[in-house]
Amino acid sequence: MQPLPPTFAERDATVVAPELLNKLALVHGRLARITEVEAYTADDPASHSFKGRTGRNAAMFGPPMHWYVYLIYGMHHCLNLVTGPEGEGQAVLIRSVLIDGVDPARTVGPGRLCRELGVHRSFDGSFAELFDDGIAPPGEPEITPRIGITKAADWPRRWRVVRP
DNA sequence: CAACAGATTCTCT
DNA sequence: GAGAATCTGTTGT
Repeated sequence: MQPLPPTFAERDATVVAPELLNKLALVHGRLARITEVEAYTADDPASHSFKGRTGRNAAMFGPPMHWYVYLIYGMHHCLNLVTGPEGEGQAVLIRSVLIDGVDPARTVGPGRLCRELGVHRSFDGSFAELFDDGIAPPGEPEITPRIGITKAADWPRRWRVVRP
């Protein structure tokens, strides 16, 4: 178990996202293995940072290797890792994770995993504790278009671990 | 102050 | 696979 250095996140979201697969995030004392991610950059019409900095997305423009958490649909939280040079407004959305001893159905989907891990808005802007346990992903990462959004949905910026 | 957005989830078919 | 539900925080006037 080796902690990932902050430099890990100091690169473009499209580079960090696939590397994030099978890494471990420590959230509220629990380890979650990342199995699906999605990259968002400032030039992406679907990104919160597209229209510039606002009160809500401030963390996205903050230092990388920190969490950006927002509330969506008035009820679901989404967890993002801020990446890229500070101030650029890049992030990687964590879409699915696996936790030992927890039914995968509870941790597949951005809203679900936040509920399971107890991630809420107060987590916004905190340092992201990420680890690498050296275990390789079970298969080649699969690159697919994004889902659940209306703008630029066909951009191939979603990565997930293919089940063995 | 009011309109609005929304990167979801669930429940059907 | 498609459509409805659903509710705050955010944003701009």
